[in-house]
Amino acid sequence: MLYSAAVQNDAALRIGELSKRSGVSPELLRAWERRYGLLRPTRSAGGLRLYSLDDLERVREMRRHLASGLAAAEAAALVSRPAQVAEAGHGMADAARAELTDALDSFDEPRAQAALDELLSAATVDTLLTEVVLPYLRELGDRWERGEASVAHEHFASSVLRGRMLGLARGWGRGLGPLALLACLPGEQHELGLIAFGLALRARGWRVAYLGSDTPVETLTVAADSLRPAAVVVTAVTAARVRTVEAELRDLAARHRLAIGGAATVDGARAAGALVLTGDPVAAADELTLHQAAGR
Amino acid sequence: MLYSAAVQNDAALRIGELSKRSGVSPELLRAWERRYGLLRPTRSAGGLRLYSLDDLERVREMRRHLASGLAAAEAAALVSRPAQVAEAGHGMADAARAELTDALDSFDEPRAQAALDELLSAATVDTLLTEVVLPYLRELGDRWERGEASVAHEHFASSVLRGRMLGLARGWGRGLGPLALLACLPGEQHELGLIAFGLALRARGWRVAYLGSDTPVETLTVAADSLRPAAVVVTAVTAARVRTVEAELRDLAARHRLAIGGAATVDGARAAGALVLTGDPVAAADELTLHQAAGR
Amino acid sequence: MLYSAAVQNDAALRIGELSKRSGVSPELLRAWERRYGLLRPTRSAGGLRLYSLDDLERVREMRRHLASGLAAAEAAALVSRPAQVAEAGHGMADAARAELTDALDSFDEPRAQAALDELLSAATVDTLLTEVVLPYLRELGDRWERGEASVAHEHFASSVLRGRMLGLARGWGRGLGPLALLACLPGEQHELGLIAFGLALRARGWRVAYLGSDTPVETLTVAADSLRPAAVVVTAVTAARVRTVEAELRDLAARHRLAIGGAATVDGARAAGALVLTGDPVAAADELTLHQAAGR
DNA sequence: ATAGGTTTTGTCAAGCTTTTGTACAT
DNA sequence: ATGTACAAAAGCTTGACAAAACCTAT
Repeated sequence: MLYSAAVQNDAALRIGELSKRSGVSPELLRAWERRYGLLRPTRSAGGLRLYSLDDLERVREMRRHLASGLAAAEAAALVSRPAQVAEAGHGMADAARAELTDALDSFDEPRAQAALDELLSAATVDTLLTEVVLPYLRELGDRWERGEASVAHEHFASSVLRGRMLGLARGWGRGLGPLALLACLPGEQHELGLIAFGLALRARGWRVAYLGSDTPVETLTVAADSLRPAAVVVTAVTAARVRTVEAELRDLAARHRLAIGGAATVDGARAAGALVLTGDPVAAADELTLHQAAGR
Repeated sequence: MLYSAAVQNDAALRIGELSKRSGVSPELLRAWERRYGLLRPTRSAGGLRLYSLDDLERVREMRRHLASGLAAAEAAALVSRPAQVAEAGHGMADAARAELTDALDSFDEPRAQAALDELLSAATVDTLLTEVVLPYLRELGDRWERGEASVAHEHFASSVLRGRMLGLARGWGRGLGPLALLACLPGEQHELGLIAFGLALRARGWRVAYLGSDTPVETLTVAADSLRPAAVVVTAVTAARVRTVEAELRDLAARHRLAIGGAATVDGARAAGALVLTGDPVAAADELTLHQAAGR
Repeated sequence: MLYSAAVQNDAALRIGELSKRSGVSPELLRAWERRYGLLRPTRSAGGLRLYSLDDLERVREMRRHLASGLAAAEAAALVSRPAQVAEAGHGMADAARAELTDALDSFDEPRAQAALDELLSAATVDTLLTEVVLPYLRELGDRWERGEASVAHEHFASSVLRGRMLGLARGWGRGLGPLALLACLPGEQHELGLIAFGLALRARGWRVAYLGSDTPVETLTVAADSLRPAAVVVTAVTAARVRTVEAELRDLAARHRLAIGGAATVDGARAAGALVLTGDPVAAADELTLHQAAGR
């Protein structure tokens, strides 16, 4: 009794026996091992394959999958599948970004929207921005520099993302939090980063008033004097844009708390009396929020 | 809106299927359309008529009237025309525009959004555009010329409206209708009219791909060659913008159906071999739709 | 759904097997993919198409549409594309509610989610709540009283909506606004209204800490002492629930600003020294926000 | 109702690659 | 036992075709 039980559990079948019991030829068993890693038999001293009863069960499962119409590679993949439950955590962002990239590359707006929908029902706006949208924009910029993406792609992607982000922005002027007045400096057309920044601020309890791209500083000043925001934030991609209006910005900074984001050089901004926000839009929003929480 | 936007919702029947289900021959269906405007099917990208289930119901009603002894013209006149869907009272538009103006003038985004929300729950997108948004924009322009509105107001209002309209634009690339590729010419920043135009096209069954402001003609050409739209529509506020790129536009017009909207002079556009769309965005959408239905 | 994710879970069929199971020839399957994007199979390392069981379902749906008389292009456009709520002509909110009702009644969670997705891109959270979710809940209650809706329907709808609303609630504890501490009184299980209230507060700039259903007052007090919220809000559907813990609530009200929502009688709440919030969750949020803005 | 042209859509073919069971030589 | 080879089966892409269904205009 003890004996037979031990044999049952540890049974070491040679390939001929496994073949007989499973009805699969030895050659094919070896091929499946080599090609798909379906089995991992131990070896006898002489090098013979020794299989367990588990292995027999795996072979039978393989046959069932084959009989149901799956091809060998897919059948084997299903057998060897350990317990691949939710990898939802990290792979999701990558998968989503890939899907978004693919959709936007083929000018497929509905698919891009669907990918964003899917994401939004499982993640915060912050996560959406840091994990998907901002990395996508960086990647798009890189590809554009390498000549792998056309200007048309960039325009199309910008439009879709801008529309979506402005959709998320709805109502960002409401509430009890401190007010941030946002604008791009004159000549500046890239507003996606600024909108992302606004969304990140909103997620941190701010109210947002948004003036958009290419805003004259005078315009900005008028709005600031009227709204009395807790912070005025402008972006500029190049330092030159900041220098051109440095004097005006200094005036503005004298009357309101001013911050500058984007790639503008630190020096130019400092000269204008502004707080410099470094890093991506979400990091910048954290920075400004800290500053606000501390400085009042 | 002239007829129900539910077309996009419903199964899209071709004329043969509608004929089978209604028992009316395709020829007669076309005749009723031509003579009495009984139906206004959307069109597929290739020009085929696409009917909704509402349309089927309308044809059946027509047959009942005929069976009861009415002449065709009278029967058709009795069939409930979708055009007659009652819009909310007329005073509502004025009141809404006043509310919107007031809210935007005081930089109050939430109130502006609320006004738009309210409108949208009682009116079609077309009505929103023709009765409220476009008049508001004209009025804002006038006030700006008279010095009664600041640039800040204009920027703020633009941002809010653009965000809202792009929200409504979501999914406008989806569906069965002909595809329109939209872009602003180089140097052109005012995209609100173009977005409104896109929304109006969408309500008429088109699919829309949108490239946004300040689009180089070369970019546009790349996108057009890739997407093969039924129409490429560009806008330019000044004739100068058109002249600058006239040669390139002529090239584009040789390969795709090109239309120009905005305030561009007729001459410049004609010289470029483009169809000229006059009037406001909604009228222009009607015009292009007619042209599309006829011109193939 | 992002296809790539689904493939991981499902058996991976090659085109021949999909063809056998669906009765559609491989050539046609490829043509449908190319022409209408009906399927989006992953690829094996060698380039073979790998389909999921979802894909099989889509092909079957396609065939059903074809059998019903639709042409291929239209059939494909309908597959897995739920009604486009946002395009409904008049009364967007009504159409959306109808779609939501229909989806939830047929236990079709994906369709319900899609309807909510669509809405959220064209309306604020406030509008979603006041125009769609809350009316839907009232309607469901009515139908339940009339015996037209089963307990199963109510459970299903509740869990879908709760999940979605909690999704929207993500991150609502972060930021700069005043903090509201939310809980249902002991014995109270209906938390949907309270979550809606929290969302409305969030849209008004509050931070929210949420304790959920059936919270002992003592627990609540401990949390309040630790968090020092600007307001503590509890809900109870019946006045009896309030009376039972009236003494404890009076203690709590002595140390924190306390508000009571739901159908609790005004008297009971007043006796407990609490602010009474009347009306639906959104109105209640307005009320509390006004109170907060005034009272500091 | 017909004529003359276009769009749609299922099917097929040519030329090449991948997959997979089996066979064979070492 | 191992490694290589091989051939049938199944797939892939591109391009094209023809019948059916639709279009406009007369």
